Amino acid sequence: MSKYPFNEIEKKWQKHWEENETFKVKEDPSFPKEKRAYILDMFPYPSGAGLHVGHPEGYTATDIYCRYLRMKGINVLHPMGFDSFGLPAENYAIKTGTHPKVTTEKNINHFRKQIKSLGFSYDWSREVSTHSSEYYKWTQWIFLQLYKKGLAYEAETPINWCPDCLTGLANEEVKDGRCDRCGHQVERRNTRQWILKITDYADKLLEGLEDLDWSDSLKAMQRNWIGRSEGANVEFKLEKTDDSIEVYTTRPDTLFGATYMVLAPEHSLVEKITTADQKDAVEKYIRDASMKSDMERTELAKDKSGVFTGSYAINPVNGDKIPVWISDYVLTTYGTGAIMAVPAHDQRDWEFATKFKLPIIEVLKGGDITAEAFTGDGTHINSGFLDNMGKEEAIDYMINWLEERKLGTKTVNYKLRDWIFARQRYWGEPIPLVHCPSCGIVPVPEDQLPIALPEVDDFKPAGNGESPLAKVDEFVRCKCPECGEDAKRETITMPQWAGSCWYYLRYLDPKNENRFVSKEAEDYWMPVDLYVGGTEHAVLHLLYARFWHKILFDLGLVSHKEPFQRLVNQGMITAYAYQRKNKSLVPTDEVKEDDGNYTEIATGEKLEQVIAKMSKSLKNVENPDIMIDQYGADSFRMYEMFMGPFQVSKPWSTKGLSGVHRFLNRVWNVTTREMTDEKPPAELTKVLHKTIKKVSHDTDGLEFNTAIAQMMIFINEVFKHDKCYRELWEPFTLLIAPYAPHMGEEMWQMLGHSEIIAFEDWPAWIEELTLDDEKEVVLQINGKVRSKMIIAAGTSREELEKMAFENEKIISLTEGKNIIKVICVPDKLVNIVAK
RNA sequence: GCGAGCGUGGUGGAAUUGGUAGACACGCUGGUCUUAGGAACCAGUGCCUCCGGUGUAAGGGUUCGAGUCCCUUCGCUCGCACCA
Repeated sequence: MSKYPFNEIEKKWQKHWEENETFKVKEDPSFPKEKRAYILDMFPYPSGAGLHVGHPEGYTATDIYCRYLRMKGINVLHPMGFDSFGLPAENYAIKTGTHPKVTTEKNINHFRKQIKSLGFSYDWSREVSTHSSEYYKWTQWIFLQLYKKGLAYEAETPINWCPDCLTGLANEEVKDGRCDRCGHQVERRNTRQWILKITDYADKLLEGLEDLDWSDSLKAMQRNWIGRSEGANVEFKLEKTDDSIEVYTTRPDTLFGATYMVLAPEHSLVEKITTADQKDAVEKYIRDASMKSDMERTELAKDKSGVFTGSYAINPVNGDKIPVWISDYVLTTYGTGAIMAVPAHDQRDWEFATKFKLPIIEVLKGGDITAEAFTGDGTHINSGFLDNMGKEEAIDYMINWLEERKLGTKTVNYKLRDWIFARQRYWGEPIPLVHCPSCGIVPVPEDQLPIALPEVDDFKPAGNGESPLAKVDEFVRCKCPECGEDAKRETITMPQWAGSCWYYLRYLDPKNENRFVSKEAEDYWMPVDLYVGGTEHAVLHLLYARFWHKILFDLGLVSHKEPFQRLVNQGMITAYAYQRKNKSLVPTDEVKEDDGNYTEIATGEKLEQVIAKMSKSLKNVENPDIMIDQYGADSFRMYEMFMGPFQVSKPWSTKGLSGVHRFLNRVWNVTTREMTDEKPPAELTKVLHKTIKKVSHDTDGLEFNTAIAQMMIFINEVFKHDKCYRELWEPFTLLIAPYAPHMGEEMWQMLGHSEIIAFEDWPAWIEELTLDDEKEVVLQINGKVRSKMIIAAGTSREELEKMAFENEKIISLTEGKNIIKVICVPDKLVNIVAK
């Protein structure tokens, strides 16, 4: 068999597409709204490591889908660009002295070349990079709009600080108390920040999710992150002073069970209310707490700690005197930083009360409060006017009661915090503001944008919480745009997420020098019809971008409330790893495989094959370049789609890749056969029409794996014949073209066409031709298959039943039995219920 | 702990509304061709004691019929995590 010359073919067509700008797209008004589609990939951060196999997975899926849509007559916008600000390039600069711009652009060129080698149909004329000043001019411009709307503020607050990246982090960037980027333990640190008021948009971000075509799990993650809860703020007067403590609770109905209060150690009233004899203990506790990292606080979660302040508060519903404690299980950042403790009905309070021997009063029946807190619904007891009410009723009643007496108010709280929008680093967009001694903070006039990053030699962060820009005198020194006096430029830069908050809008009109995007282009394409990317951005990028978009919408700058109408997460590509008995993993190159058994070379220990994330340390990272070189881009693309369902994570197997490669070789092999215009055999025509139907349906639904399986079935059938029937081969070539575009073009040309295949019409199937004339019907007795028979399709129920009882096997097995019931499903089965 | 999802051959995975479990592919076995094959082609391949039985994590339920629906349990993955 001839090996197909993928290398030659792929180069040829990539060159053709590039030279002819085949996939350049215009805002052609002759396409009505429903014949336009904006298909977007999450653009990559151009790391020095280059593309890994995960990138092409999403990109291939969208490419297939775009090519399919074009063949269906849709005007498709499919751009690509680079998220090119970020710490790795800057860290590299600190180490080597190479300017991040140099490394970044070198990496971009490498990425672009790699992406192009896969034959994707991007409109490269729209490429954007977030680090270019033409781009970040508009990032800064949008920031100014936010600032002017009062959505950005400066603050000196304790934030998550990564001691390795030497910068502050947003809450979203901290995972398990560690920096999401480098894995270092995060510290608390007071630093000057710029912060965006994302909390102002909490409700809009929540409501907006409703109508989006996103997975439930992703929506759940966002809802979870926003963390809206309804409850009440309640005021507790202190016994001895005029001060009062305000608490937030979602269970005002349990107020009669509140037996003590707890303040966060950082609460502003702590100092004031601490009595003389408790002073030493309280101060020591606060000191200890402040020295603990967030991580340590969480790790000690099970073991509650705390100190009594010496003061008492008055429970507003029954006048009881209750002690006020401090404990780090109460967070200063949530609610009011203080709680009323109801140990009978809150597990944390229960643990605390048990440890410190505080009273536990049951106010809802239904649990055993001597064993644990009862948080379910039940009937109120010991609760005065709430007695005999259920949970919901009592909550409403209590809120009314409190509001009437001005003791509390219905309140909504969010877990979502404002967005720390600041990096104390060099390689990011400078924030376009000026600090003037007399005018305060003054925005840079829009006509002075962009505020360009100055050239520097020293990229090292000051480490004192200011960015390296603070050391650049000619950058910092400026005149106040308002009064003209000496002023200082803001030196904090924007976080990496800034550029990706709006890149999908810049693609629409990337060269526009007067506006971030023209009204016409925005109106022509938005919203994004399909956005594909990894789950790792579920709350970060996707929440931030939605936030910015909603602001732009409120400013009348974009036409839709939500940017990404439909969003699909690709599954992660994992890899096999090898595990010892003690669950530790062995790098792939230290493992010997023998007939499905795996042993560790060094020790001879038997290993179990497991699935793990690809990682450098396990040496199981796959390099797409090598695969493409060896098998071709078409094989590589197709294998990534064939591995399994698009949205599900699945392990990479190079053996599987060779299977797909074998398939493409077989396809090629058919083209080398005698081409004929003869009528093909009926059974082949049938397979073709079934294939068109299945491939159309599955491509439409992003079910690429089953579409490919069907094409394999088709080829397996065709392979049994000696000839290549044009009548079959033309439609099949059209079907495979989105999947293996280079081969598709080449085969189309071989069929004698002078136009390229990319914009040909997608083939249609004839329903009648997909139907089988004969069906195999199963004969069951009591649900068990006993026999089968071939019948003409569409045979009636009566006929079917009659035929079943003529079947020898059925006759012998039903002999002497009572036939209770017969179920006939035409073209499928006959089930006889007999006793 | 809370939220979401998933458990199907040796492996990746297929299975419209509940209707023949295991499509397609890898691997394996046998064969053809070949100087050779880690190429290609053809055939076979869930398991068992192979007549027949059995089988979709385990147990139970609904149904004529359950991988699919319901309940319980176990296991795995992801996200959040003292959020009051």
